[in-house]
Amino acid sequence: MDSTLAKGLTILDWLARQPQPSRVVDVAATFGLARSNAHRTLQTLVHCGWAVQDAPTSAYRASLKLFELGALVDASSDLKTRLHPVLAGLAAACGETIHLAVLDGAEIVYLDKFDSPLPVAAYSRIGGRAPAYCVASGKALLAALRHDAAALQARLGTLVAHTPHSLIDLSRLVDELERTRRQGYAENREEWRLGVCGLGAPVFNALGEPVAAVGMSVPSIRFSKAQVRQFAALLRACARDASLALGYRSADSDTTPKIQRRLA
Amino acid sequence: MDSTLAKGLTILDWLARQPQPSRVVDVAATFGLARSNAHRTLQTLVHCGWAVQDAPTSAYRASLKLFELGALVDASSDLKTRLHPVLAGLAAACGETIHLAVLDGAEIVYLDKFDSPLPVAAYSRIGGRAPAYCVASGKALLAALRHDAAALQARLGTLVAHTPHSLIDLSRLVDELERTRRQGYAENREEWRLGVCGLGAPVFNALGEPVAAVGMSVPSIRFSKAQVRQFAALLRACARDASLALGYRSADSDTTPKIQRRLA
DNA sequence: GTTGGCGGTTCCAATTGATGGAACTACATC
DNA sequence: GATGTAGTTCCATCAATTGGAACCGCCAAC
Repeated sequence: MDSTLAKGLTILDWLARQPQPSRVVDVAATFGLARSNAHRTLQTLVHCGWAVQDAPTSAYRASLKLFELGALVDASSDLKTRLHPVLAGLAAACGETIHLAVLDGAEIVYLDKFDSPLPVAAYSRIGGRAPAYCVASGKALLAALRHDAAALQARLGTLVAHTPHSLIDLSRLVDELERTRRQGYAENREEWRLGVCGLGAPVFNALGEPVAAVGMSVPSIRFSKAQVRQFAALLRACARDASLALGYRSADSDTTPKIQRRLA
Repeated sequence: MDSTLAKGLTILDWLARQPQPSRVVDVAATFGLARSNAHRTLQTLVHCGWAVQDAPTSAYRASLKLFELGALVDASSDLKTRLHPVLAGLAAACGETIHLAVLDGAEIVYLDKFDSPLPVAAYSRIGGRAPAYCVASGKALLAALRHDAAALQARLGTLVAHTPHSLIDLSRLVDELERTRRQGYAENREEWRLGVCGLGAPVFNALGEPVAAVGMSVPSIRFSKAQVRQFAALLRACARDASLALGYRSADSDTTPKIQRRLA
């Protein structure tokens, strides 16, 4: 491990998350570094274009380079632009908050979002993250991956409860994912944020790989049995359209990917 | 300068720009490093979550962390979402390619974009960059900053010609920016890409600071005097609406910011 | 006007930690 | 099975990071 590099990356990460420009002493205090060390690290970040320094206050903040590279890395930016109109349709049809998410390790990352005109307790952000096993889009993706218990354990590590409703027992999660596969969509009943429920369905590419999920965030007060049934139908239709937009071809309306059905 | 950090950041930057996952030898060859060095650096990036390694091929690529932080850093993400509908109106009205740009040092960064249904030689990308003095949105922002010649020189450094039409003489650029201020919008006549012209107008926040620019890219064949007049009117109206959306209040339709007019 | 404190920056000697060559392993090709 | 390519591990060398100390500029209090 290049510890100097690790230190610099950690500081850059922290810097990017600060709402205000940060000063040398802030960095030194936060990471227990000598002022000279913090100073040199920040100067290196500036010199390489990853941070900028306010001339008058000499405070530092992350530069737009992160934004630039982020847009590039977003190999899924293609995904995003292609699926944007499809999601817009769902957002208009159901009036709830809709988002597009991909899996990154044990977490999902929100790529795109349509805010509901109705007030939602939920609050997600493009680029934001959530534990995959606690949200519907994450569970939809995990289910589509068809991991066995060991692989699931390896991917997720220890399951921690974020609300009293979080699933923290691996075998119960495995059962839940099995049910998710059967019904074609995942549910989240206040497992991540109290008062916020959700539905999620996987989107497959032309190779039949699950590459993203469409998610819907719904306040628990609007999450009745009848509503869920109606929303789930809309959501599955949207996910199917999204898969079609990516070149996925299916003979029927089943959301199980072609190659996996072939193998089954 | 922490050279280890600089090396790691350079590799990360390069990695993010590779369309394909990269291997240890690629990195070693590109940067003239020992394989063991490249390997350790990549491992550090992975360990800190900035890169991911494909298990089967053991190739590396940048992770979504860049996307996540990029979305955060995008202090202008707020800008983007608030101005998106305003720009959409302009895009619909004129049918040309529209974008939203901010200044980052000597360059502009594209935050948002609406592609024209008509074919354009121009090709820009969200997150992409261009020299500020070569494009209309950049010149609109530079003009709004009201730099004197020395400050302009300091910001831009040496002016290089990207086409035969690029402005590479500082005093001519100063004159051009003065004219831009007077007419309320900037023009680009194939100064960045041959065959591509453009118009740009600044957007001001509630404090009267120029925070972004609305740009329009137009193939030179559609850039007649009459068209420019018409487009410029639409563009200025859009920029004015955008400034209003950010809380900027002006008594008239002048695009000069309030506090600057007070000082004048 | 002077003093004291804070914080950014510079400098440098001590030593930690990066470096790259060599060896080992894995895998594919001939 | 031999050969070549590439990923990974190991380790002695020494270049580079480290942090204390000093310097400087700024601001507030006295």
